[in-house]
Amino acid sequence: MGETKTRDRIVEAADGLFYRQGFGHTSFSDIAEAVGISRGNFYHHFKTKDDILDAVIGLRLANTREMLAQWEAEGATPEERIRSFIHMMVANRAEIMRHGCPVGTLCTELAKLDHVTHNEATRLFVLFRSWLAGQFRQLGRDRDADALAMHLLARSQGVATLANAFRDERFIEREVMRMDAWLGSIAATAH
Amino acid sequence: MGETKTRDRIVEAADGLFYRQGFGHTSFSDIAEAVGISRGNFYHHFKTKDDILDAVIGLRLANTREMLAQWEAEGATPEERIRSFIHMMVANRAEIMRHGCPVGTLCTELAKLDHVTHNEATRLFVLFRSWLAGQFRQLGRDRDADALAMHLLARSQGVATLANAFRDERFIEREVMRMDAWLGSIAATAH
DNA sequence: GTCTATACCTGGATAGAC
DNA sequence: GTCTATCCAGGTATAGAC
Repeated sequence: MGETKTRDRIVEAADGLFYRQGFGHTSFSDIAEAVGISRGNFYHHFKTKDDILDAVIGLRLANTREMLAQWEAEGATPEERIRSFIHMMVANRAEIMRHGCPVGTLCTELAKLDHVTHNEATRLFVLFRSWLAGQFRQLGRDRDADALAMHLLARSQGVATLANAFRDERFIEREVMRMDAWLGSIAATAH
Repeated sequence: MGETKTRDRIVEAADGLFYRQGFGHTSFSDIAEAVGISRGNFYHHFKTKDDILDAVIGLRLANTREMLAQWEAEGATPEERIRSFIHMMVANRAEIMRHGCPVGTLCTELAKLDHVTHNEATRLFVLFRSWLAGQFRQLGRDRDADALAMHLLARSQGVATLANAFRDERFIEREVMRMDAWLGSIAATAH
């Protein structure tokens, strides 16, 4: 197997571990064990732990772009496309209850570490923010498209945080219904 | 100075450091340095790091109860009292932008560590949840008081998470206005 | 109650053989 | 490209003097 192959396996393993355990609490040993390689081999692919974090964020950015493109392709209307975002929380509810939102928890952790990569992680939020704002703009909300995007993003983050704390599935369902209703009212007043 | 005095100073210093740096990223050296004592002295007061975490959560629980009691005493109506909760985010916006919500970020971190104390930390949320539910009940929303409490709690958590990620003060203000309006509509339909 | 000294371990990182 | 062996820093925790 070529170099890229092992490198990718490291990044994917690190991605999952960073999500489930957090960045700071995941050691090289953890990743090495998950991939099935020795710790020493590691440094052939990455010079530092931060380099792995960079690669993980890069992977998540790419995956997110892909997901947004798919929503874009599948949804016939902006309302429908925004609904894809909202319903992602139902589809991922098991993981969210156990580990929170992958984007939110990473940003929160890196902010506390005063980590240089914090800005990189925030770009994940920016991706959703820009995409959502674009959809709201298509709904005719040019003036407050970005504010609406941030509002919906915040709602979803809050749901993830509390669902994680309380391990409450019905809470997620209730809040998603509330967001659906809210989106409906926004779309109804669209010009 | 007696034993209790130094102990209290340790807990208060740890409280601040856990908030600003996170629990996992705060070492005994950090706390010892902040308090101005030696690392060794530490173990006279606490056997393990987890014991300190317990004490910190205990302190936060006590402080939160006090704050809720004050809101209870100051607000003439349930609507006014709930508004105290909402406006807390404006009052603490500088800290929230830098370090997030002390309750939410701690719960998120402990959930990832699979920490036994996670349930203790969630009791902080329970405090707000129960109190808010009581206020909504007084507004005549007996049937969905708890759901409304969780909804508002989630909104505030989401705002804290995004404000922390984007360091955006105006976003906080906008969302607080939105919550104010939402509360107004709830109170207006009260029997 | 507080200190210094120290044991012990884990984690990140390097060197060099294969 | 992968391994083993190893270094070093920092973190938790203990022992024992004052």
